[in-house]
Amino acid sequence: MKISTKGRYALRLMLDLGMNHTGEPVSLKDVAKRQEMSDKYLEQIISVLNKAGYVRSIRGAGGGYVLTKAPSEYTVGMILRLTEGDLAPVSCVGQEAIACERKTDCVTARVWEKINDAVNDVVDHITLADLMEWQSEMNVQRACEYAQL
Amino acid sequence: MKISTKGRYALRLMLDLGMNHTGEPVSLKDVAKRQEMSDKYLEQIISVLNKAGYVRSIRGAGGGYVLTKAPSEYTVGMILRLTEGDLAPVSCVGQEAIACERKTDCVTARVWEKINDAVNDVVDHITLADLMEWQSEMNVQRACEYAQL
DNA sequence: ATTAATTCCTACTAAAACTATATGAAAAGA
DNA sequence: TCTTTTCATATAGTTTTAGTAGGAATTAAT
Repeated sequence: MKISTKGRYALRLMLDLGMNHTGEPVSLKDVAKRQEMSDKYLEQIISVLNKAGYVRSIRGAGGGYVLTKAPSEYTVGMILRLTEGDLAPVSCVGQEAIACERKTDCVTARVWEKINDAVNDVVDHITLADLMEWQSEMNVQRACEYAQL
Repeated sequence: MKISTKGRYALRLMLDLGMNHTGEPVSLKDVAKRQEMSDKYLEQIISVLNKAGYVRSIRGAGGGYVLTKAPSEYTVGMILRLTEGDLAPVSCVGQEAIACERKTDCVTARVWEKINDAVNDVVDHITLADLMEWQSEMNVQRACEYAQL
């Protein structure tokens, strides 16, 4: 019942792009350094986000990536579903559901449906803008703590 | 983000024990046949439930298993957490949380916390008695459909 | 007593998923 | 031309999943 590094890194990657947006493209190398993640692995992950149009890439020296939309237009659910696939707890429910012949008689399926709905409800109501705001608040708080030393 | 067969089978196993409760112990062979699951694999799964005191075993010919409590006293969460482990979407949140040095600054952790809460809220408010009731209703419905042929 | 049916216990294994590394081509700025 | 970056694909080590296998211990029935 775990979300893999792919989805977790994708979220932190998008958050990093949002927080470090200056007009200039942000290189994966910098993201990897800040976030302590493998840059080569990040390449694979952002490739998916790029193909989906969530980011725009600028090649060559001084290149990198930028978000294509306003942070408020990305939900956490969009990002996770793209990188993780369906967030359903079993393969017979959700958007990418695989048919199961037992399905019509299976009462445990109702449990999985409810879990699926609950998870999606959470991730579809948090946007990248929310994460950025939380991050900013936290940065301010950290700065205050530091100043009071 | 999937629940494994271990947790899914455990739930169907407990449901089967509940539905086929007659006073006589229910053998795993019968459960396996009804539920179309490997009986050898079921042995491993019920071993966990047995050690936790969720079922009582009767050894020898004519033996099997019986539930130790009323179905309403088992939540789906109890059964899943026992067999799956913590249902948290990442290892740094939940009851079995592993420490993460980044945790205090990590805003994505808030997302994982919310998912964790949402999932637990669902599974902790569904009991085995609920599943049994749903199953009974469904059985009646199936019988009606059959009779109308 | 013997046999058959059951739980109990441990070890093993094939396949899949996860978590990256590695290599190098293509593009673009300096 | 050289360096920095993205882009594409192949490879690989580790862990997890989903069982299988074999046999010991217990009990009921014959």
